[in-house]
Amino acid sequence: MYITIDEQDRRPIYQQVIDEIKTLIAKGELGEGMALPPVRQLASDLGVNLNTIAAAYRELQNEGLLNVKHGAGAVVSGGRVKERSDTELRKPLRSALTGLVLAGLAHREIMEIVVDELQWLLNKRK
Amino acid sequence: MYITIDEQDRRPIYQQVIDEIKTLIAKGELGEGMALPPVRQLASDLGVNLNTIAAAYRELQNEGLLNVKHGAGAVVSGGRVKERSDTELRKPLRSALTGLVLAGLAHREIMEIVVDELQWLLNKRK
Amino acid sequence: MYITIDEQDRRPIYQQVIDEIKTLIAKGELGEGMALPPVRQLASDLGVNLNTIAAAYRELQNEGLLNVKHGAGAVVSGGRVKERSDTELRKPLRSALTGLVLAGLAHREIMEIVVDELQWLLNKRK
Amino acid sequence: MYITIDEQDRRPIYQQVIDEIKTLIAKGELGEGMALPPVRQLASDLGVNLNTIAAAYRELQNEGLLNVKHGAGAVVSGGRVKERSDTELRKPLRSALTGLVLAGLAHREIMEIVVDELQWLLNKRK
DNA sequence: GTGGTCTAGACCACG
DNA sequence: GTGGTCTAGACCACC
Repeated sequence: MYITIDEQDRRPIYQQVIDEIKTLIAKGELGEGMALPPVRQLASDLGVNLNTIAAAYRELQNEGLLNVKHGAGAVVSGGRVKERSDTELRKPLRSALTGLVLAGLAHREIMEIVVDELQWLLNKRK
Repeated sequence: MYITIDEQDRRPIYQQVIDEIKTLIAKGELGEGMALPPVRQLASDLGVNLNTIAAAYRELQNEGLLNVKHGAGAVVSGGRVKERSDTELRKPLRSALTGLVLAGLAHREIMEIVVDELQWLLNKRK
Repeated sequence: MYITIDEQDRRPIYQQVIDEIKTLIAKGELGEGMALPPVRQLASDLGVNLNTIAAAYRELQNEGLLNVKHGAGAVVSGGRVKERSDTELRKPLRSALTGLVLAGLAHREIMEIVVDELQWLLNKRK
Repeated sequence: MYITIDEQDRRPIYQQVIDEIKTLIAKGELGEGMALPPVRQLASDLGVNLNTIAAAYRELQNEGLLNVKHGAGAVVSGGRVKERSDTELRKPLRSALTGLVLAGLAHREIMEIVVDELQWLLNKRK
């Protein structure tokens, strides 16, 4: 499992870890039932505090993506993901698109980027 | 100018205000040279502290979207927006798309939502 | 007398006006006894509030650079300039030089800029 | 780390702190990777409010000089500093030199002061 | 009347 | 223990 942390990124580290793992799951690189690295190992690999990784795993469990068992490590859950409202799903998308518009990109360019990212996310799935 | 704050949203209030104003600018509802409401007025409208709004305006000024003059209010800037790297622009988009994928939406459904949001952002723009 | 205001400049307008007039005096383009434009005229030329220019003239008078008389306009003073401590004079210089160092300029490049600016200020003097 | 605040200085406190820290970085006394004092400690040392120092750190982070991590303190960044235009760099220098000229200093005296300050800034740098 | 700065103090998020 | 956010309220600087 390959995860990186960006020092320049303004988001907290644990959030970066969450997003990276989510992306891996979405891509299918982390499939149902697969085990994640132990908290201590991932923490030392990334050079961050142990609690930081633990917090990330905890949040992912809350969202229904992971199954964390005492002493048994964390595995990717196959169950239902926590439901999100339409608004909750659209808000970050709208923010991202707003950023692209304000950067001066044309409609066509934006669509190309979206298609590109979506391909990248989905082409290995299933 | 119509802005709302979502108590449930985990992002800080000033960040929500920033994003809402950015969207208004992207949509063209806030055009170049238009004045924003005074800090104190927007603060009281939203029921938050004046400093919270001031922080939002300051950040928008830093990004080059607003021109805030000391005793003369804030107006939408026509100048250049702070450059962002390709990565900085794509990261939030990837996050948003990941959320949609994990929610179980199919490729076509996701594209429909994206097109929908993009239309909404761009259809009032000259 | 040619003065410009920079909308992007973070400094308040009246401060920009003060600095521009000071530079004109330092260069000798505004010599002792010469009259400055009336407050109203300069204000309308620059498209700013009348009080803004009045505040600038007032400050310049406080520093001993101008002689403002009711109804008689403002003329460049020949008297002694308000004394400034060594620290007061060096502090802005140190700040400016710090900016150049942090921008990554080498010692030689910085000296070239200083000499350049100083030439520009002094070559018309006396 | 030694910082002082000048009550007489008309600049806001947080700006003074910013400039002092910038000078320390330029001098190399605060080298890449070194930790700054916690917000609360520096605030109490200087006898000012915690928010005032936080504002200074935030601005230094925006300029790319600091790397402030939420629960992990602030360290001097090794990354790229925010680019400034030639004009932005020269304007404060011109202001400072104008002040020296108006104080009645001769060309040679001014150059001596500049060389003196520049030496002081650079002699500890690698 | 506008925004800017600062304080005191509280509570939260992060590592 | 670290920084982040927010509030209430005061006073100042600017236009």
